[in-house]
Amino acid sequence: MEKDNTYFGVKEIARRANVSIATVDRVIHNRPGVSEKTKQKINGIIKELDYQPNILASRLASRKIISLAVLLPRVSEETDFWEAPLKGIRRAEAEIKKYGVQIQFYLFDLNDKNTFEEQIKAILETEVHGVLLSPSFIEESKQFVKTCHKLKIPYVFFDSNIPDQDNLSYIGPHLFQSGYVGAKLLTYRLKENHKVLVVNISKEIFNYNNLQIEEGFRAYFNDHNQSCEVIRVDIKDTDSLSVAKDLTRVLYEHEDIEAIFVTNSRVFAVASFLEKSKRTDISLIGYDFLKENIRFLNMGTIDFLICHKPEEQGYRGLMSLYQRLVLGAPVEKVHFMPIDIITKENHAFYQN
Amino acid sequence: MEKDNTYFGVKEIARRANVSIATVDRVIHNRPGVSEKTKQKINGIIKELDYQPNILASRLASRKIISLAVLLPRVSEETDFWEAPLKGIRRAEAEIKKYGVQIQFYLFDLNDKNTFEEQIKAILETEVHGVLLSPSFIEESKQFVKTCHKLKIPYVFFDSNIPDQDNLSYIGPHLFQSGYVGAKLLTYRLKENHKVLVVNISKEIFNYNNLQIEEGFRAYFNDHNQSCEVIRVDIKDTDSLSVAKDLTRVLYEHEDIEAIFVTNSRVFAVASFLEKSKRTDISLIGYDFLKENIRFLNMGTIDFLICHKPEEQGYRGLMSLYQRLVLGAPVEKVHFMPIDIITKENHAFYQN
DNA sequence: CCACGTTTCGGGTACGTACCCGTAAATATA
DNA sequence: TATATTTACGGGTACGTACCCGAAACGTGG
Repeated sequence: MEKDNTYFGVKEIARRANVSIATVDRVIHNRPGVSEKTKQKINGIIKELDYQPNILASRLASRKIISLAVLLPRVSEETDFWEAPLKGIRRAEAEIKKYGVQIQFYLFDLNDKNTFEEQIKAILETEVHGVLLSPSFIEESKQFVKTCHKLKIPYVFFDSNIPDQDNLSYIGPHLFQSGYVGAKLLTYRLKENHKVLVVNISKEIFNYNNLQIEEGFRAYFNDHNQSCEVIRVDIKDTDSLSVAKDLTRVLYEHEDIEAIFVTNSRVFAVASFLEKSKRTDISLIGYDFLKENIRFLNMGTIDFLICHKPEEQGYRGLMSLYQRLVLGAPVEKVHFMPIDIITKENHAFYQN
Repeated sequence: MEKDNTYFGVKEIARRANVSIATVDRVIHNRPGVSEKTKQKINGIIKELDYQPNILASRLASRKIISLAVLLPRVSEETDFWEAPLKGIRRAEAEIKKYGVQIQFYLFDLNDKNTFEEQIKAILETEVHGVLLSPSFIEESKQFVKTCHKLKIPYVFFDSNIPDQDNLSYIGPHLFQSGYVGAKLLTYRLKENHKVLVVNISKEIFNYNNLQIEEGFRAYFNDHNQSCEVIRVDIKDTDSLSVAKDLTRVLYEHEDIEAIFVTNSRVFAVASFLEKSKRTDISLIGYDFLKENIRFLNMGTIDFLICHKPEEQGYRGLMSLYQRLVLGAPVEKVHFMPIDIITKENHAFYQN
């Protein structure tokens, strides 16, 4: 069976315009050296034929490589969360490498703002065509993307967002709604009057992610005017000892707490505490598909995990740059990830 | 920036083997006309260099088109479930069309076995290189794939499986586990002693899917030795009147039923009944992201929907044939879909 | 009108692979 | 031994696009 030859390429365009292929090529790529008249003519024919370039041939013939920078937190001992986006990015890399795309990784330490700035400097010293970044440090990120914008380098945010930064796209969760889902799950089996605890474990005092989530969480109670009390506690030191200490105090002050909602992936620390202090009567919900979290999910200490497909975030983030830079295709400005609910029973089939 | 030329192609292989490109090509494609000795030599070099063919160039140069058949139920008035796989398949089609792949659709009526057999005959009359099918009618499907196997045409099952049929792959849910998850959700907020109802709405009396799901559902109660009673009812007529009639009877006989589990996407029929008869105290769980189901989810009549990414099933199903036939890459024998939990709060972000 | 620069364009080769066609050598047949 | 047939291989062109290089056409100032 033969390919259908209903396909019109540059050759056909050239024939119809009475010019050479080279001239058509110049028009397509907006290169100089074509009179206004013939340019008009050729563009007309292109539109008429709805010409779609053959990416295969295009990438094959092109000698250029496209160089992308990826800026994300290093996988730390504390949490293996960032393995997932990395994996997704590597998957995308493998897929598009043969199209002449090259990835450079720039890893920083979430506990050290300086490393973030260093990596930014390193990126700007090289010749990049696009950047994928997790804007963990807000002010520094803003500065950085402003520079990129001036240099006309497209950049994509993922995992968390900063609004109104002229980014090509944001790939990540709708944080508010995610907190909302958390509240629904938490209250699903509670009695009418209940007391719940929101735990925020994070070095950064002001954290856009956590705040957004908590807002959604509280909104649920408002919308369903449940007569309940939402306590909250900030734990700034992420080690398990500090967590245990702070929780002990809170649970002493409020002995009738029935459920705990942790606004990020550090729910395992809370689970560990509940386990040790034999408080398995308390419902527990938190975030992310970490090995430790799954362990406590299996044990029943954690009831639900919410997850936003971190691997796919990485994959899609890179792919959107590829789409823009290689295929020249338009890219969605915002791509919200699903708000996945993980239980003991379905985690085995979860696609992170 | 230039492409790195660390890439070894047929040219390099030919040079090292002291043969022409044509001969290397013959070896790669297992075409005759090469002595055993040179074949060995060339294969050695290929392995040594870990040669990866350039798909771009390969597809560009190839004149052949690859023709795939897709056999699935027609989208009916009763349920729009099959829109999703179709959409996924179309997405895959758009993606791989430019590589010279062509799709032919063969639609049958789920209520009419004859249409299934007709479509099978139609497929076998054409020249196909691969088949993607939902094996809704088990015996007929078995016959069909036996023929395909003889003709060395690879075939992929999706949505539901038939074990041990030499299929290239199965893409779909782990049904047992899916029922297990359903049970967990259903009992999550129930008291200790409870009575639940399993509803099986289906024209086919023997239905592999539903049975597998119910098995998983019951297994959960066994594993957690909950003191509960599981009633079950088969409803063979799928129209809403029959459903209402049968349910009325069952709920009259067992007036203390607290929760209902529907083993397929027809949960909206049950929801509609509960709504009309003002029995919104009963928890309800069912399957699939249908418009009707989402409506009742929003109203609160349905508590949870379980879903197995039908669109992605279609997409992946087609892509696995593409992987095998065009890229010559190995394909996973079984690819279980995630068991997604959908609520009123997260459905807006669900990716079907 | 000529010399020279600029604008505008076409020829042609390359990318890596597929595959047609032709041919020399090896083998079989008479 | 002469001829037919098969086997084993190489040359070369095509796929659709990118881009180098050179050349014709045009314009400008002297």
